[in-house]
Amino acid sequence: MSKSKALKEVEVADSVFAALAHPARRQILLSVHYRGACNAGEIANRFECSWPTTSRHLATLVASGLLDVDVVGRERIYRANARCVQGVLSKWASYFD
Amino acid sequence: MSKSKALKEVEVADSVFAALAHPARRQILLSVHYRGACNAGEIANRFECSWPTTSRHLATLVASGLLDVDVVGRERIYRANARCVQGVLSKWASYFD
DNA sequence: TCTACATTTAGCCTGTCTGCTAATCGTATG
DNA sequence: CATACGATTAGCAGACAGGCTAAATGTAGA
Repeated sequence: MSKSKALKEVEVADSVFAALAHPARRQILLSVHYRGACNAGEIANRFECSWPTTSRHLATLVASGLLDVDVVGRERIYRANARCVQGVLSKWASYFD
Repeated sequence: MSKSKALKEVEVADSVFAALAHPARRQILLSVHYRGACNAGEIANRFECSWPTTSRHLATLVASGLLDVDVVGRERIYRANARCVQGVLSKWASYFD
């Protein structure tokens, strides 16, 4: 028995809003989006917190679907998933029309 | 010296996303929006958690600007601030166009 | 294979968040 | 004025999140 669509949406909203709750993660997400694609090092170097901390933020963003990762050799290329961000945020915005 | 507009926006986004991070608060916000206006009792009675806990969630939502409150006698009437929700969410959605 | 490099995982500590119950505050009303 | 009622505040315990350093993983290249 598969989950209902509505239930899945609730779960997605849950993890997306949780991921967006932290300012560093919002900043990372925006930054990756505007640069198009970044490896973890490029991201980590431009943030103040330590590399492992940034790495965990990245993992959170990936888990919520807001970032996609490609593993290329020993690098990981991150890309923003614009569809995911918009799917959740514009749906929620539309509730308040 | 007043804060720049951009700085204020960052702070608003900060508290709005923090407020939306909790499922109960999102549920309260939606519920208040669809009912139009509610006092705290109506809200608290329809949620599983205790009244004080709901009360704190309400305070968080008010502090972030997502809910407005009117004090009428010994009741507090809550209303969703649709403009605030949309202001933050649709701006963020638009970053990913 | 040995070394260097990109990145994550493990482990720990600290602080914040959330839930509860009990107590308090302020307003309405008999 | 006394009492009831709507709602918040205080205070506490447990869970969770986020920061760090140190260790581990896995790939590239000499």
